[in-house]
Amino acid sequence: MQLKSLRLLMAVAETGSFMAAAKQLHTVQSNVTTHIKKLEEELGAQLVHRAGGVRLTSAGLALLDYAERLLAVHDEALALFKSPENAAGQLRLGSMETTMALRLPPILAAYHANFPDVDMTLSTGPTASLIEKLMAGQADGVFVAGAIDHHRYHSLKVFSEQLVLVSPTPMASVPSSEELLTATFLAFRQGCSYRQRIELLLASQGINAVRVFEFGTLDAMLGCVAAGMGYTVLPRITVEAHRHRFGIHTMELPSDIANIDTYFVTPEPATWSPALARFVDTLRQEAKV
Amino acid sequence: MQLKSLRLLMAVAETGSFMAAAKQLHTVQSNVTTHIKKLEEELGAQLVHRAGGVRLTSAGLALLDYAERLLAVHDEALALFKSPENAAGQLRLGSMETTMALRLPPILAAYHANFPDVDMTLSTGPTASLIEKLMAGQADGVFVAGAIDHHRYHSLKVFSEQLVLVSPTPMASVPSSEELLTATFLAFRQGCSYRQRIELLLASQGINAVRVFEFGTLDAMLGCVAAGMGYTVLPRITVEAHRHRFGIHTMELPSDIANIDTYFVTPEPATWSPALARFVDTLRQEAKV
DNA sequence: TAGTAGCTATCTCATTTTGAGATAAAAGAT
DNA sequence: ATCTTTTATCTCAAAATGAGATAGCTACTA
Repeated sequence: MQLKSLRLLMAVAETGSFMAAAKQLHTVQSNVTTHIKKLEEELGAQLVHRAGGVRLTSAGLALLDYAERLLAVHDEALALFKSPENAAGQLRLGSMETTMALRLPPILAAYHANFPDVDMTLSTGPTASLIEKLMAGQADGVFVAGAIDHHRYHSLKVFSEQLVLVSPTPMASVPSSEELLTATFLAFRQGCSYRQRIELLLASQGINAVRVFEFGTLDAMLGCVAAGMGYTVLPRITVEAHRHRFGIHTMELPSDIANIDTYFVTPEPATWSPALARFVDTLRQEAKV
Repeated sequence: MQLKSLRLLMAVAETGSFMAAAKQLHTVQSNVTTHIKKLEEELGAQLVHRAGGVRLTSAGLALLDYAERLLAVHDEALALFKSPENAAGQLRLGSMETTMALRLPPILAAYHANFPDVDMTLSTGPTASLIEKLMAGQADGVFVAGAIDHHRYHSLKVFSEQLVLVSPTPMASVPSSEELLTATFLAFRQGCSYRQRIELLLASQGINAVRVFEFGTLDAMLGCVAAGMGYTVLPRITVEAHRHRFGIHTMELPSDIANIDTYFVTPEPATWSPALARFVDTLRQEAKV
C-alpha cells in the first residue's frame, strides 16, 4: 500500500472524479486509475463505483477513514522536519547542578512557551556522568564544564562563569598555604568539574590532600559555609544570587583557575531532532552567544 | 516517504543493526542502507548514528515515533480487509417499518455483539425511498419488498411474509366489492409496497379508487383498525405480534397477492466493506437462507 | 434513438525505481 | 596486526511509475 495511492483515493472521494483528482495532485488520469486499481487488487474489494460519476463504495469509505488518519500522521511528521517553527516529541537534557540552578530556568521557560508540544526531561549530575549519558544515547544534549574534542560531538559555548572562593569571613587575599592546609573544603560529589578546580587551587599552593566534604545540593553547601564549616569554590553569579540568604564572603581567584566555560554538548548538528534544533536556537538567543 | 522505509527504520531501531533489520524483513542489507539514506535525504537530517553499532539519533527517534503510529494504522487497515473476523467503521442500513419492527432486532443485536466496533445507523422508510437512498450512496444496504433487477445491485431474499387483510371484526371471506367500495383503508404513506398490495387487491375486485388514510407508524395504524376505522393489509407475523394488544381479526388473501418477499439489497458484493460483508454473513445465519 | 460530450480503462513506451549480489571500506574483536 | 563483522557503494536486471494516445463507456441532448 502506497501513501500516494491513498492520497489519490482521498482526492477521488473529494472531487468525485478521476480526472479532477489527477489535476488536483498534478498527474494524469491514467495514473489515478492504475493506483486505485492496485489498491483494489491488494485489498480484494472494489473501492469505487464507476457507474456514471464515480463514487466510493462502502469498502472505499471504510478505507478512506484509514487513509485520512494515515495521511494526517504523515503530514504531521513531514511538517515537523520541514518547518523550523515546529517541534514536538521528547527532549532529554542533562545539566550540572549549578547551571541548572541559575542559568537554565529562563531558557527552559522560554523554550517551553514556544514549543509546548515537546516533552522535556532534565537530569542533573556531574560533568563526567553527563558525558557518559550523552555518549550512551540516553541524553540529547548536556550542559557541562568544558568542550568535548570529538568529531562526532558538537560543543557550543553558552556561559562563562567566574569561580570565586567562598568563605564564612571576609578575606584580604587568597589564604596562605598554611591556612589552606588546616581548612576544610566543601564540594559537590566526585565528578563535578568545580571540585576539580578546588583541587587545582590547592595543587597550585603545593597542597595535595586536604579534607573535603561532599554535598549534593547547593543550599546545603552554602549553609555549611556560612556556618563556618569551611571554604568552597563556586561561580560568582551563583554565590551572588544566594548571598542575601547566607552570611558569606567571596574572594577572586587567579584567572587561570577562576574562569570556566559551560558548554552545551550534543551529537553532530545533522543528527538533531527538530526539538533539539529549536532548543539550540533558543539557547543561542537567550544566552546571546 | 515510503511505508517500507519506515518499517525498515523500525527494524533498525529494534535490532540495532542494518543486517539484522534486513534479515527481519527478508531483504538484503544494501536495501536497508538505501532506504534509510533516502529518508535522511528527504528529511534533511541524519537518522542513524553509524559509529560502531548503529543507533538512532534524536532525529531518528523523533521519526520513529511517527513511524510507529503510521504503521499501526496501516496494519489495522490491512487487517480489516484481510481477516474475515474483523469489522469496523460504519454501516448505514435502511429498512421498511414492518421489517424493522419484527425481523431485524435479533439480527442487529447478534451483529452488534459480534462486531461492536461498527457504528450502525438504521433509517426506516418505504421501499421506494430506500432504493433511492441506496442508489444515491447514502445507504450500504436496505431491506425492501421485492428484488432489484439491476446488474450493479445484489438482492438477497431474507424473509417471506404472508400478507393478510386486517379488520376490526371477524370475517368469513374476503369482503365483497360492495363492502370494499364503502370501506376505508389504512396504509403507510405512499411508496410503501404493502400499500401497493392493497391497491392490487382492490383492483382485482374491479375497484380503482377508494378512501385510503395514511399513517407513519404501525401502532397508529393498528389502533385505528381496532377502533373500527377500516381495513389494512399487513404481514401475518406482524399482526400476530400485536394481536394481543388490539382487538383485530385477520383474513387470508389470495396467494398471488398475499405472498411478498423481503430482500436485502446492496451494491455488488465486490464493493462490500468488511462491515457490510460481515453483516450479510450474520443475516444469512440468522435468517437461515 | 442516434449523436455528442465527458469520463474512465487500457495499451504503450520511455524513464525511474527497486531489489539483490558483489565488492570495497570501516569498525571491533582477538 | 589480523581477522571478523558490519556498513557503503557499485552494478545490473527486473519491476514499477508516469505520461500520452486511444478505445470504450455513460449520460445527456436533440
